[in-house]
Amino acid sequence: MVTVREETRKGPWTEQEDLQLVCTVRLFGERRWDFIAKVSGLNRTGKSCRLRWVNYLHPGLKRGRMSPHEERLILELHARWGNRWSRIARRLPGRTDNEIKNYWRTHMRKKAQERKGNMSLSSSSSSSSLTYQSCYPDTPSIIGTEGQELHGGSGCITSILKGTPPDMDGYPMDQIWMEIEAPEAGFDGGKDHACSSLSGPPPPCTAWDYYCPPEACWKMDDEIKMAPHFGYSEGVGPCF
DNA sequence: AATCGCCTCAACCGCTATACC
DNA sequence: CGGTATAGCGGTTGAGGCGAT
Repeated sequence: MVTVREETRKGPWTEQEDLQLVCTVRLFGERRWDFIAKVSGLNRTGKSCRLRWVNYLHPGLKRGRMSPHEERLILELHARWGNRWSRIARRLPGRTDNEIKNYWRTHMRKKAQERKGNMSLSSSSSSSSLTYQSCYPDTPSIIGTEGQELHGGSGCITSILKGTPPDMDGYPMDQIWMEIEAPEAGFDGGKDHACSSLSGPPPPCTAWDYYCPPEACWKMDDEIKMAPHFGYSEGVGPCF
């Protein structure tokens, strides 16, 4: 009878939602998104939470225009791997697959098409890679070196953020998991408790200002070994 | 000043891969 | 080994912003 069963929220995220999500992720780490969605008090799906985190709230995200270097890198990597956006993204610290995907769609494809139009002759095989490669004939073989080169690219928010590095991998949260497994055990509403401090005085800036993301986060790669550190270990952060 | 069209980007959807039981 | 749950990926869509007319 009571079946309150609120509908899952969709659409743009509010700042408050961001904060709730950030706090919850800080607590539990970047996994069990369904669970995070539940305990955060957000009426979102785990999938949605993950996406929001990965594409917008994740520490270390660069924002703003792609540098020429990144642009070339995208071209190069796309030529090599095709639409493997996530894979390409791993080569571009601070950039998300979604961002790269969008960027490609808007900028590069257009360029490629323009180029294609110009040189409508020749190249009957219309593999996209062929086309955009020709946009940057001078593209050096950068694959393999970008790991270092892109590090600390200008504009990385890491330069202005301070805080506790999030955990990406070995995350000793078992205990907390056990504690939290009892849903109503106090966290219901990360919004009301865990993040209570946020509802009072104005937050520092945006949700991600709570983070100090090591750029190492973005070195997770098939080939590049991830730095074997960063965990929540000490100090969970300003939310608590 | 108002309208239109284009561009950008955040977010959703569906599918696949992987992990876990 | 099979089934289920969870995470991740790539494609697509739609709202909002911005410049051109």
